[in-house]
Amino acid sequence: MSQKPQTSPKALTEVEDRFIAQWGEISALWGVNRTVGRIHALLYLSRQPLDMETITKRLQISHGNCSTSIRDLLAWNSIRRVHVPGERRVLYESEQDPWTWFHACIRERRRREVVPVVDAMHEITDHAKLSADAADAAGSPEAADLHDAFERIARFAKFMDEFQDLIDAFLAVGAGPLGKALRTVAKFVPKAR
Amino acid sequence: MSQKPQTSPKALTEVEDRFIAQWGEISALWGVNRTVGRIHALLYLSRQPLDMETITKRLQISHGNCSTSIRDLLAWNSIRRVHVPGERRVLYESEQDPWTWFHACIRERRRREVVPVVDAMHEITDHAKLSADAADAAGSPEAADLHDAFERIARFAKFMDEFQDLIDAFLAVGAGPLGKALRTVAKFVPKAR
DNA sequence: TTGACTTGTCAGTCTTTACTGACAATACCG
DNA sequence: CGGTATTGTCAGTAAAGACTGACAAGTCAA
Repeated sequence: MSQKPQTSPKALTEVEDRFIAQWGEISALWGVNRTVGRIHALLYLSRQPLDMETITKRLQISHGNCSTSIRDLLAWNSIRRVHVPGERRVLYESEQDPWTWFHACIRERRRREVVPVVDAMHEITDHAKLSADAADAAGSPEAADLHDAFERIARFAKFMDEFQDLIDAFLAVGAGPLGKALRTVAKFVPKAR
Repeated sequence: MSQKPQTSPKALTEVEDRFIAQWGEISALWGVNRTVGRIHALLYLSRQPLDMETITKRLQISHGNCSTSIRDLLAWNSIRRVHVPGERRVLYESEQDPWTWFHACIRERRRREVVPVVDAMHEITDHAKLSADAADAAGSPEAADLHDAFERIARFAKFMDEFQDLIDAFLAVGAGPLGKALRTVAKFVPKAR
């Protein structure tokens, strides 16, 4: 009387697919590879950690692609390795709280992208200042233009500094209770426009 | 006694180039075309509005590319058209306050990317709920899994709602005095880690 | 209007990025 | 250890995205 089990429950797969596809699009939009986002979505939805073979079959991707994408997700602290004793395969699971995940992403972006840019802007500002002063000393006709360029560059460097402060403040409140309280406050800020 | 004017002042060009290149990289990092960023940087640095020919020559790009990129910048409200009476050419100028520019960018991203995603997430959540309830009614074995998937999807949809609230709060304080005050506060928030 | 100049469009091409699959390296079992 | 299951790497290829340049469309002075 035993029946062949359904290989893929239709309704569940359909629901999951929609979410996975949507998350893939969001990721692509924000400069993250689409496949990376899809794997993350799959792991977020999964009740238990998954191994690579399951992921490649479910998302129809090569294992090479999967391996690389998982390395990315690990580097972004979006997923964790799970070792099961007596099991050769490595399993992966996702953080289950979206805000915790989001904070990890922001922290990583800060480290990789914001800090280097802030540093570069300071260097460029210093260089602009030196050039402008040198032109002054030499009585060069482009001295005025150089000072003007310095002003604008310095203004942008200041903006980047303040931007970093804003991110730092966001990371400081964290995904915990304080952060939660502030997000609740945000909901009641009167909207512009 | 008149001397041939220097076609390109060395020091000024060098200073500008560094800034333009850096801004191009930042843009690329955040999902904006590199050329679009470079044009924006050039206009930000310029003391007066520039026409397309000046831009194409300065940045060594085709006018087709320039035309398309300028359309993008206009759509992002990052630059403005300037019409000079008795002049056929159209000139372009950039907003000069970085925070005002940044707010405009965020407002545009919200409209284009955040709102559609929030809407999609609500749809997907509703669909997951319907599927789960239908499975219940039919006594389907996948009912439990469907309810679990619904939970996780709903959790992410809530996160997106709160994320949008956060952006709205940011836009509400604006680039004006209130925003400036809050950014000053941000500087003194004790850092995490 | 015409004609000269400027800007917009888009097919074709070039460049960059993503993906596959064969092979290498690693981990784990007995 | 040796054998095998699994994961990592990377050269080659496929797909996506950016850029050019020829042509079309628009604009303005006369």
